[in-house]
Amino acid sequence: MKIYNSLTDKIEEFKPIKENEVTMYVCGPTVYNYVHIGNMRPVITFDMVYKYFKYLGYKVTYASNFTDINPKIITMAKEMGITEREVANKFIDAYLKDLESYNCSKIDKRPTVIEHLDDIFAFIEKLIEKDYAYEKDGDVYFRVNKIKDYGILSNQNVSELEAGSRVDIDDKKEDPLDFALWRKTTEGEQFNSPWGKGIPGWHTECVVMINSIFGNKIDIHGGGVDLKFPHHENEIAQSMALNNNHLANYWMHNGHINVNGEKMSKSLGNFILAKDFIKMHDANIIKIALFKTHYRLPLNFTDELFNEANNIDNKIYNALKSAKLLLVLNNTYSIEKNVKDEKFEEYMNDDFNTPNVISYLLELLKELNIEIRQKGENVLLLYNKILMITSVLGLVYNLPEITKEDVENYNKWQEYRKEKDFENADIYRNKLIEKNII
RNA sequence: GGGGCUUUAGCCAAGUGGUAAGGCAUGGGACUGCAACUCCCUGAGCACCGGUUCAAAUCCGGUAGGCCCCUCCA
Repeated sequence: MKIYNSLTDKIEEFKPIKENEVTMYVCGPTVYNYVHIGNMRPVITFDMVYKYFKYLGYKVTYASNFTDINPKIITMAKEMGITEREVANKFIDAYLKDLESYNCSKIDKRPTVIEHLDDIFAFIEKLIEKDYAYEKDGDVYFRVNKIKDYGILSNQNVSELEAGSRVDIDDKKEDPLDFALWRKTTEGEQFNSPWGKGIPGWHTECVVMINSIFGNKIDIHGGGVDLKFPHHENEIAQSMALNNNHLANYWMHNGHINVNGEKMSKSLGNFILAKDFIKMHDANIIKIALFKTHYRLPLNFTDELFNEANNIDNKIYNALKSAKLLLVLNNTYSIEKNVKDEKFEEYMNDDFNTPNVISYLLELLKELNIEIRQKGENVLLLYNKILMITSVLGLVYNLPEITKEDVENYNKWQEYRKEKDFENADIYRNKLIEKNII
């Protein structure tokens, strides 16, 4: 199993901290609004990663947070005239609903900031104790210049960062690169801390949750490329300060979704909400469209892309449907779990090369379709292989149940066809079409 | 100003040293009672320039274009 590690910019052999176990964490949404389809790329990508590790037999623990305390939530609460908690809960619910409709809802832990406040206090106090952080006027900042390899993830060098910085100089900070661990607030929701009332800084939330849930180091930390700097860099800095490690052994970053060659984002206003997009395209089709491109590369959304994905999805469905019918007719239908496929693993082990997996899937489909025509012996095996691969990719195919009556209808259709009594043949064919059997 | 990614047929997209997977689209066939489904055939020499090599899309140098990060952002 090889993974591209953003920390080292190299493809590396995956070695878990504990044998046969994988711990992974992916940055979740700030729940101040509905998520857009760009936010779904890491969700879909890491859902596939999660499922593949499980397929390989690992015991996987996957956590993804909700940033439910944040200035944006405070602003939104004001705008909507409700409390911050109401805003957060509303959009947590909406997000969970989105995950459900994209068939990505099953992970192990979804921590919130609010339930980790005490951990955050303890964490920040330790940083202050060790002189990695300082309190100033009710704010607490992290001393970036104490971290010798700061910039390791994003390949930024500290002097260039300062030179090119567009950040307003904040005279509370000792250094413009220092970032807030705790921020005093005067408006909206506030929490009592050892340094007075305020809210925690974004960069400290994730690292604290990881430490609380998993201990001081995990196998895989994921998120979108845009989080590399400063968010992930700052998580690493804090972990270096307290635990002298880079928080995760493997950092994985997915590329962006573009529209007309431009990044889809809330600030550009060219986004499509996840909940709206799912009304236009089935979850399978969206996933196939994403998996046709490697997860690290940017992906341009076009009608043609979805047209192709739609074709592939139909192809898979049709082949599985025909195969199932044939198997039931032959009384050889059975679902086999734990099917393995070498080719599939070869591609997936190459840093989750899903474009090749999709190509391979199409090859298998062709094989299956030919086998079906020839009523060959490999139908069952191919059927189960395809079912296995699609399920690791998170694709869901609800195939029709085939009853005894359906089998009888099928046989009658065939008999009438043989006798060239097409009127009666069509009656039975229509029955089968109605039930989506053929 | 700094950092990263990227450029392969009309389009999408694999391939990282040995002579270009796959898909969509196009066109032509086959199967079928008609249809659906399905199958077969059909195309590029890899942005450009130079170098290394017996051999480069693949390595090195340069030029040009695109995207992203350095500010909340998946």
